[in-house]
Amino acid sequence: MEELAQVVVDVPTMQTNQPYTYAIPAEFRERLTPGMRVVVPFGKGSRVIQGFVVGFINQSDYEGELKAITSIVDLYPVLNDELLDLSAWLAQLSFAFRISVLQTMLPNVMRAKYTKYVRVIDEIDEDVLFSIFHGQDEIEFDEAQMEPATVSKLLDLRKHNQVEVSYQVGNRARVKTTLGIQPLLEFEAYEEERAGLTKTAAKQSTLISYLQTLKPTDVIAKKTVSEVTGLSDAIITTGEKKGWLAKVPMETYRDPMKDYDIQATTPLELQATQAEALAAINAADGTAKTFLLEGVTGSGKTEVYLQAIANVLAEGKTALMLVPEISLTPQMMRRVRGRFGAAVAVLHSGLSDGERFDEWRRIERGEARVVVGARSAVFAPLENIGLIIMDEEHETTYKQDENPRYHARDVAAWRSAYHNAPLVLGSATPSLESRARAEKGVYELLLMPNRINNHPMPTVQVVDMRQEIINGPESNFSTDLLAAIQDRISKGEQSVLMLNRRGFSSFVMCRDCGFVLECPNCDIGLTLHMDTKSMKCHYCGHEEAIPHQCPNCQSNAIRYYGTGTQKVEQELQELIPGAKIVRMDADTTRKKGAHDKMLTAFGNHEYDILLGTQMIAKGLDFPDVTLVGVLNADTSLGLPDFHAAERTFQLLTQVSGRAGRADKLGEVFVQTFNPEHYAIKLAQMHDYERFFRTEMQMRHAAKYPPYYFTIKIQASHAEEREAALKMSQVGRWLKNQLGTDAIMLGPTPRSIARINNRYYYQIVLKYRQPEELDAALSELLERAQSEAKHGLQLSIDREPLSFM
DNA sequence: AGCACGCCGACT
DNA sequence: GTCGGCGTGCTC
Repeated sequence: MEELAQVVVDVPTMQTNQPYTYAIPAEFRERLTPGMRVVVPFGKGSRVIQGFVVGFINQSDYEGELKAITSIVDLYPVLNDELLDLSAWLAQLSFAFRISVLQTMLPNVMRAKYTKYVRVIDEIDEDVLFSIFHGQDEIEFDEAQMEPATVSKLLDLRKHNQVEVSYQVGNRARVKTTLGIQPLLEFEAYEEERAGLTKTAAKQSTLISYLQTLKPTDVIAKKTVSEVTGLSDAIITTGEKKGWLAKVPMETYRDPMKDYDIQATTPLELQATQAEALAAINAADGTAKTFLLEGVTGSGKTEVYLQAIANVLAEGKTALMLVPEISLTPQMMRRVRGRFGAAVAVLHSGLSDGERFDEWRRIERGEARVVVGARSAVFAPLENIGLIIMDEEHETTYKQDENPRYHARDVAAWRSAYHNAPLVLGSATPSLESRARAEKGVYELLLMPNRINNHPMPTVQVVDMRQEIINGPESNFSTDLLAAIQDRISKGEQSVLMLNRRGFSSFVMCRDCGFVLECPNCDIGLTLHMDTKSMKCHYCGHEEAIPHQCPNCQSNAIRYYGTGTQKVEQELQELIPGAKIVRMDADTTRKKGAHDKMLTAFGNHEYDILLGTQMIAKGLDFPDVTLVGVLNADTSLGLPDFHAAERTFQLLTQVSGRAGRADKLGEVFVQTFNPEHYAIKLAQMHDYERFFRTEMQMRHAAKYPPYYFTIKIQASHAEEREAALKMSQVGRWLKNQLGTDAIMLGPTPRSIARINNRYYYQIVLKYRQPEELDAALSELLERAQSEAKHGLQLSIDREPLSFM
């Protein structure tokens, strides 16, 4: 009886979304284990592709002849049993292909790169040999790069068996090496060498002494040797020539924090509520219990996390700490690194592919035992996890909005159950789902209602912008806010101003005829970008010149409308001429490190005012900021989405937390056209509990989560008719599958119906029995497969965060 | 995804 | 008659 490998192949389609059985050549049998990547022949031409071994079986019921694995890519499995199991579960949960999930779990560089080659195997025309092959017998076959005529000539040659096409699976993962040196002689042998030196050869003697301190197996980086001994490269090279040492390549890690100045930190003393929370978490050690740590901004959640991590590390376990991308600031990383040193690995989007790969390897080898990272870090290959923390658990960035559409919270819960490790969800403004679960006793609620040292919460003023408009000229700044900013400048204190830009942008509109400049591909207004002096589409990247004349009525009264950070900065500069303003938005922070630089400069009082978008709302901590202004609280309130109130409340609460964290009292101004809205009023009163109850009633009445599950089904096609037609078919079919308590909304065209010349239609389902629906939805995806050939794309999004 | 098989229109 | 269009189905 022969063992066979089950391989998930790198072909992301519905029909290939299953393991294929391959024979294992005898020479691989000892080495191959599940979780390794392999190269296998697949399909008619037996082109080679990458696959993941997910298991072994003894017998296959496949009728045809089994092919054999071509080669093994990895020396050690890149995915352990846990992650393999997780991938199967997650693929099903998120309606994604298993291969997509497996790829998502690994650093980018481990994704296979395929190259196609054509090789001459018969006599061919000399002209062709020169013009296409440049005299070589094999060239890369890149159809996208080649002339169409060349491609068809090559296909023709292949048909006549004059050339053959082959495929190669490339591995982009590169291990970085530096030069190291290794001693080659024994202590006595070195003494003899020393005796043979002339009296003037002091440096060589130093080198010998150094080499004598090493063990024969030691490999020391050449750089280190130079630093320790003060010897130059020339001497080391002499040592090599004389046979004292060997230069060997040493594997090194690209350290994303190498430029950081890390100061060791020690545990801080805890307040009573912090100590209670920590005790509860520590007591849950070894059980898959979920906590909701609801602590106001400034209550010291991070310190609780760090001490809880220290506790599991002391038991020889590992810890995973998830934070939103935006909180992965250098300050935060310094704090964690300062506490746990080299045991910490960080994973975030700012890393280069190489750095990410190296951090991943440090985790995989067990060298890093604490992982801090954004969403995808939830797949970190840690063994023996003792604790999982998810900070700011309500953050929307934990949900991936492309395939596989998973929520990191679900993955964290799965891993918590697998490892019998507690999961701590932390937030000042928990998501309704989580808070509701705590209410039902599914999660244990830990409350930290007080700020450290009982700093009072800042006072929040709600400014009614409707009155402002009546009383004066249109402006982004109310009289009160402006006065407050000026007051701070005169006192040498700092202000943070936030422009809420969710679903909002500045666009060009004709004052005479109302014409709005739109993207030719996407049906949405183009956004004005002053830095490039152009109009850009936020969806497809289309760019064109700023119009000076209305294309519709030729009027010159075409100008921009709405508010961008640049425009606000300009206005503020005019209103307060001497103010030093630093603007932080997606444009100014695009460059690597720009973010950190600006914040550091602001922290050093180089500026009076920090003006920015949502990104400034999270986790920044400046002691001299005593004023926070939210310029337009409404833009997130007006979204056509049931999350609107929740998002607004979260944002206002979070940004309020930026004011007055030290001994100085903070003040917050919220400008709004909806001063009576409960999300704004309750944020003003720092009353999460009442917001939770109010919002729960709204959700209950409207049959939305957490009372109902939601699913968004989206279809897109280049032809609007096709997309609409298909979706109504889907709608009719689904109706028959749904139980009586399920509600179907749509199909409707998406609010931005056309993106990149594709038309989008969607159906939203609200339902209570997930089991029944899941089967129907899986079937739907399978049925949609045949339509995919006709240009129809269908996607299913469980618990979508946007319904737009 | 990529390849082969297969069944209908315009040509060496 | 056949060469080749791309619609359909399969890949261990």
